[in-house]
Amino acid sequence: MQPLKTFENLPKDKQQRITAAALREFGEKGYAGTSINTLVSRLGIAKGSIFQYFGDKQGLFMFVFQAAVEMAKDHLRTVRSQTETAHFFTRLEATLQAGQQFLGQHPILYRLYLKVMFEENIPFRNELLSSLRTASIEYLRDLLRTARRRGEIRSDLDEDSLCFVLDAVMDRFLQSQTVPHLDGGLGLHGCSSDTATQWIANLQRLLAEGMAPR
Amino acid sequence: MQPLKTFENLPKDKQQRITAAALREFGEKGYAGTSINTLVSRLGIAKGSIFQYFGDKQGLFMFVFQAAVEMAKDHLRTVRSQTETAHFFTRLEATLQAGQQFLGQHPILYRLYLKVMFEENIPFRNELLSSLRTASIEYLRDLLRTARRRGEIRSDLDEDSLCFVLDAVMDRFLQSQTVPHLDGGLGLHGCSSDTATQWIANLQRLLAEGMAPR
Amino acid sequence: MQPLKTFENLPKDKQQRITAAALREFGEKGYAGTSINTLVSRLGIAKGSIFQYFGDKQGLFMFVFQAAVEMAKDHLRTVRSQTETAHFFTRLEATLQAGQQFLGQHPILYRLYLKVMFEENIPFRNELLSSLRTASIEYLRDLLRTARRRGEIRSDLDEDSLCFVLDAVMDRFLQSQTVPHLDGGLGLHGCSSDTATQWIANLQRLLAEGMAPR
Amino acid sequence: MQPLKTFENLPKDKQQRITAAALREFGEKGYAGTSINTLVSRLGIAKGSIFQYFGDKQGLFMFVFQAAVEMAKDHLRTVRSQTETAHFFTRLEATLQAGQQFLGQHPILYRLYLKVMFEENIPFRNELLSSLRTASIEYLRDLLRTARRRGEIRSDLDEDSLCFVLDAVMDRFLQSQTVPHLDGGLGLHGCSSDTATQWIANLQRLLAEGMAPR
DNA sequence: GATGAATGAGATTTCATTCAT
DNA sequence: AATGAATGAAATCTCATTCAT
Repeated sequence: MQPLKTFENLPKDKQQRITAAALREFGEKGYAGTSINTLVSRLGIAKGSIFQYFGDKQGLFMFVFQAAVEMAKDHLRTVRSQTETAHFFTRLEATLQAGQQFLGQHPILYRLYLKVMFEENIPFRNELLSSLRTASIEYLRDLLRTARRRGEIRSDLDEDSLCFVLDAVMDRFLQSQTVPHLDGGLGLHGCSSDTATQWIANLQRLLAEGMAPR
Repeated sequence: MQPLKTFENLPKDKQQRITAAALREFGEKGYAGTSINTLVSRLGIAKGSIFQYFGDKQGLFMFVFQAAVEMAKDHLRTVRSQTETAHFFTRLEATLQAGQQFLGQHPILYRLYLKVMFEENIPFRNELLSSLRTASIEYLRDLLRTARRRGEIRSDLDEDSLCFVLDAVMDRFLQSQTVPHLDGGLGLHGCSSDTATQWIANLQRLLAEGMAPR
Repeated sequence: MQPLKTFENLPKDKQQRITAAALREFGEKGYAGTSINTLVSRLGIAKGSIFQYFGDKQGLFMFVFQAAVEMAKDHLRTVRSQTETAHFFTRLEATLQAGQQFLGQHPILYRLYLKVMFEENIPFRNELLSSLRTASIEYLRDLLRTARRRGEIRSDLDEDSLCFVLDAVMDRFLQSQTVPHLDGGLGLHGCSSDTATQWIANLQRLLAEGMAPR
Repeated sequence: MQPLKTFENLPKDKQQRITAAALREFGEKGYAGTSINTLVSRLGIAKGSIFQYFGDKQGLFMFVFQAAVEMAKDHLRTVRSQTETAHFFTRLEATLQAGQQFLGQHPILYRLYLKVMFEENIPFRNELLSSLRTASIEYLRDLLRTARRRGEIRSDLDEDSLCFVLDAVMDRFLQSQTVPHLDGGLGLHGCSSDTATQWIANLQRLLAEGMAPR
């Protein structure tokens, strides 16, 4: 997971060029589909250098994934602290908005996450996923507990179930931005910011009020 | 999408051995990760035979995927007709129960579906996914419309949004059975039938009544 | 070189369909490039049958080539006997005309000959070529001797050289009909009958009178 | 048509070993008949290296052929400039002599040319042939025009026909050195330098004076 | 006699990794 | 530290040939 010292001694901009290019390759092609040959020829650096920096393909991947996870965690931390005093449903909305904006800026990150999620034979796959999903679930659980404490949501529903449904809907909404076919043909894939805002409002109301007639 | 006549002329049990083995390989390793070499040596047949049956790797994959889709469609058809007169929330419950049971019997099918969903460079990927997701969405939409007509659910909520949330929650529930880490650490991955039933009831109540205090 | 009895027992039209298809394949793709798989699927007969008829690929090829040689020899015999009393240069002209017409009717035959000529690793290649080229050279040599006896051509030129030049020019003229790039960009490849006739007259005059000023 | 930089960076003698071996293989076996497996095991280098040098089989072939064409063009250029002031028939003679000598030194080159000429499915075949045959025809046409201007040959014969006959006879003479059976059984295949000189004189006299009695 | 499924050697090509310079 | 040529295992695919039915 740690690059060798040789990588850290590189000038910062070269480090970033390499990280960014590797992130793009892994995010687009997956772990097995990524070719070090292609990567280095795009970067215009020597093949041997990659191995000097990261030991092997696996080392490169772990470094890149960890870097991506850190970016996502930073993002969540920011959202949480910025909405700390708001009402639960407002926070949900803000979270989705921020997620959508984040993916717009770093579309590759979510693809990389999906690749890891659904590709076996990735070294330390379970460990990598745990480190990311734990952060996501803990974020939601914190939101829910706070909301319960404040009486913003019902207290007679199982917390685990609430967490599960929230995670499912939010994750799927974000997937819809990134993966075709997952929006159920509703035009969410790559949709405009306005359309997304409209949908977020719909989802929030539905989660709040339920489907049964009152 | 059609196997060559060669394959259809084989004895039925040999056809099934081959289909099952290929399904397992593709489901576990994905399209790119599956090696025909490995497959044939597991099957104990000659390398050339697979190519005589299906033309190329892509032909084999298409055949296997289409076969899987047909099984899933059959499953949905059965559930729909068996629950036609029941109340909407009962039908939802039955659908999830049946889905969970189906995946228990064919654990590889869902993995294959997820592989196709999140792997690029699969031949005719979009066509394959469309044919499956269309069936799934149409099933849900039919359930929703019938329920609305019968007054079993609110009519003041956007139908598209309802459909989206249902699809997200149900799909994620099924993914939890198959993919580790997607259950939010709740123990849904490979859980017992009883646990699943309990969870289905939780989800249903949450969808029906919403999260806000009444 | 002989097909097995099983082939000879076939109905004549089936024999001809097979011979014609094999001739086309070998003529277009050469020996190595011809695939028995492709051949039988075009013919719509069982793969095993070819091997029952001819033993192996080599046997099929030998049979097809010999059949082609016989057609060419028949052709030459006819031309010779039909022009027996004519003047040498008239016979030359008639030979070229007849050759051009023959290739127009059986364009594959010449391609097959060229394939054999320039492809190594053809079984019994030398023997096959000898049997054909001997016929061609003997035909020309007979024409030359007769012409000399009748005083129609100079007797102070080496007969071998005459034969060589005649063979070269006539063969190249026929090649020009069949192979692009060999007409020196003069438009002889697949040219009309009239154009060919005009060229034949030019060639004959040049061969008769030479290039030096008189 | 260009080898990758990888190849150009090799030591010159290694480059030449590879080029020579590939030239021999393609010249003997043709494009389809040449196996990279065989080639590399003869060269004693790794299979992957060839693909690192030339990208694919086609790239290797194009490089080898272009190299051969350049050698032939150099040869023609030299002959033309060395005989510029000589009489037409002397130049013809010199051309044939030089051609025969050139083939003696590089017997594979002509085989490669014939392979390309008579084998379909060679990548960029037409382009390769054009580049070579254009050079050859233009050389002859230049000889003819110069000779006409100087009054060394008749001016009442069609220039195209002259060119065609010259090309045919010269090409066939060179083929005779290389391909058995094309010398009409006259012993030109691999003949001694003296025999060739004798034949060249015969051909020249025949072309000059024609076959008809004077 | 006809059929066509089975076979496996061998073809081209890719790619992570090593190592001498 | 950087380079990039060398490597060879493994991938997909083709095809002549055999043989049980």
